Amino acid sequence: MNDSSDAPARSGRAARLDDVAVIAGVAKSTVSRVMSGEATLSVRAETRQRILAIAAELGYQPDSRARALRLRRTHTLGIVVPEIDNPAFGTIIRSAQKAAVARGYSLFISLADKDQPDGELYRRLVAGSRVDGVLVTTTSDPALVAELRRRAISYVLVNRESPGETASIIVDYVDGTVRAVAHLAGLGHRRLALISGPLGQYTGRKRLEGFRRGLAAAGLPFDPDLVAECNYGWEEAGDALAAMLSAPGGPPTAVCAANAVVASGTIARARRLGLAVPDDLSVVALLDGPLAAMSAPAITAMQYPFEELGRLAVNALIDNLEDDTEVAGRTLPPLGLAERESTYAIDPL
Amino acid sequence: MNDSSDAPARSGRAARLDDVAVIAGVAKSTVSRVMSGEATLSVRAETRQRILAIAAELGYQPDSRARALRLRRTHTLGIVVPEIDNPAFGTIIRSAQKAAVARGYSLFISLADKDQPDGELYRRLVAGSRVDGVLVTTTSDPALVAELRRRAISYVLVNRESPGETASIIVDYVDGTVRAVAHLAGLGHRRLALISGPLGQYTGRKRLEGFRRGLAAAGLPFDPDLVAECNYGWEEAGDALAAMLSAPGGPPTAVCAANAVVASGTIARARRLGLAVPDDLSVVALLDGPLAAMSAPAITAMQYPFEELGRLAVNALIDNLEDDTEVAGRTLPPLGLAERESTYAIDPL
DNA sequence: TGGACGAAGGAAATCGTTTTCCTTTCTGAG
DNA sequence: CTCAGAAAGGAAAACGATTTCCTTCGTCCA
Repeated sequence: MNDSSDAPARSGRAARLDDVAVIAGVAKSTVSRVMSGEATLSVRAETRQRILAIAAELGYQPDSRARALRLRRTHTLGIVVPEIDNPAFGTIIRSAQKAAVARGYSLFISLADKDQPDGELYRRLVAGSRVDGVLVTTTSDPALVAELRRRAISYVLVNRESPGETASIIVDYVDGTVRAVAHLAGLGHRRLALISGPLGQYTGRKRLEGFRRGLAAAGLPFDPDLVAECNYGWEEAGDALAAMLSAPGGPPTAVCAANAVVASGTIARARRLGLAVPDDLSVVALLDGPLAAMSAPAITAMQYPFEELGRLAVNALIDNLEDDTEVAGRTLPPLGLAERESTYAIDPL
Repeated sequence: MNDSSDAPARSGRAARLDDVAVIAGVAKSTVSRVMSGEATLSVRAETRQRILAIAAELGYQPDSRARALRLRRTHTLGIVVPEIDNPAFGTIIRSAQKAAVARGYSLFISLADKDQPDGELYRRLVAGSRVDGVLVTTTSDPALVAELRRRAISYVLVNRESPGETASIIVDYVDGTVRAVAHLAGLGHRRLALISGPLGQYTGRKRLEGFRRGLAAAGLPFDPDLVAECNYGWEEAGDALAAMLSAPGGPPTAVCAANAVVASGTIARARRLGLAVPDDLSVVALLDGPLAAMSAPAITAMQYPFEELGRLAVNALIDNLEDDTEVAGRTLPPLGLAERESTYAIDPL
């Protein structure tokens, strides 16, 4: 009659600790200890085997909800990313997830967009202790950081910086941009343009800084007319180029584009306007992506260690969670420039 | 001395139900009821206001772990996707997440890859009741489906079918392919090729079926030499094209490529081999993506309602969870062919 | 004056673990 | 033969919510 206790594996109900205990004829505390491989446990080998066998047979899996409640740990990390289509974020979340599961954690990915602003998503994530810690990739809003602090949620800023905040792991966009500019200058270009993302955002600011530093290093003047902002759109990038072609100081001979799609849009528009790439205009993407290699001409682009970034961030976060070690900031140097077909020496000797 | 009870909002500890109850001078059952807006509750308006005010002041958020344990519901749905870079999956998870949060759920996204095979990920997801239900997008492995059944986990197959399984919401790849073929045939093409993804996989099979049906509808013969398989690689697609150019029955004048990157690779190789696109070779992508519009020439491509797909799947899953309604299968027709620049009438009259 | 009923809220069980102490039972030394 | 101490395991209290019953008033009517 009481068929709920003798065949839980067959019924729909998942097996619980207690089911195993009853069948094995021991207390559930014993089962719990055996299952978790407690070191200081004294139990006869025979008993241990019996428990393990029964647990396996019933397909017992500890209930993560109960576990989370008791342990005050969900073993889940959260990350919120803007635009999943951006290959850099794809790489980051892939490596972050991998690093997390390697250490027994799960990664909860949330996508921000217009009607799901990032701040709200972070709040959803941490509200009710859904995650043990978060990777912050979308914002460096000091208010958010302060809130995480207050709620005692561990966090790491990934590719973002916040004033007075050291828990920041970033990729060196300024150095990468400096190097891209150096490449172009080395090819003999003297009038370089920058088509950047929004200059109000972190990455936009960093790229502008790198652009200016690169110019200075090459002894070239900075012309504000050759800096344009766009929102990473393909058409938009073309518009920006078109506008710069009639700059008072003359058109640029090379442009640094924020990323591969901006570079692609720039190239497409250049061609439509009768400019050959790379012969009349060189283009380098300040951030590589699959599109760069698939374009014609293939686009020279700067590469960054995003995979390492995700991995380091997760490991720093987990270290902080488990050993309470301070998460130390790091900045990773660019991987290098993938030279493809979109840049050309202006004055071949 | 007992400073843990008077200022939980200031201390690091998150406020609990009990904190609110003690301060408000009521039992926690009352607070719980007020917070959840229980309909059949009789409580004085003044008491209710007081409780609400205190909860707000303390920043009380019910602990989701305790809630999940008691309610036996996590209000979280799981989805595992292969290759995040595929824009179709990006659209699906974006709309799925949006639909989920609109109904008070969260979406747990997991990324499959070589060392994280999908089956294992699904198991991680459902093990320990981490999620209430799953969206299955990577596999139609009957064993997995059977396991979900056995564990009494709700699920919906998204863009996958499994024998004997009706809980499947899909996009009509065969009709879309038929229509792409009809477009090409209407342009006067007589020798059409198919560069598909792996034919052993669901989408590959569907596209081959559509290709054959489209050919038959146009009264054209099917030539096995003009069907190639690739693993969605750009270079690979070019290799497939190159091989088909020397087919015994003559080279194709048009090719249906699995998706935008395959189409792009096909076009790039065609050009390298001296063929103009679209003049000498027309190319249509059987699945649109951002790359299609950014290529030169822009690639004509078939579009599907992936956004709707994700939304419908999530809603069906939640309906099933909450009202125990059977999830009914659906197949969504393609949105249509975006005609761009890569297809050309072979015999302009 | 009694009692019936609704209003307002409280006590305690429960969800499935983990963990802190216990309680037995054995073994071996004196 | 006794007793200390180890070996083997058990009982019960958390963790923080929800929910099923209760209890206590106050009011109204007969």
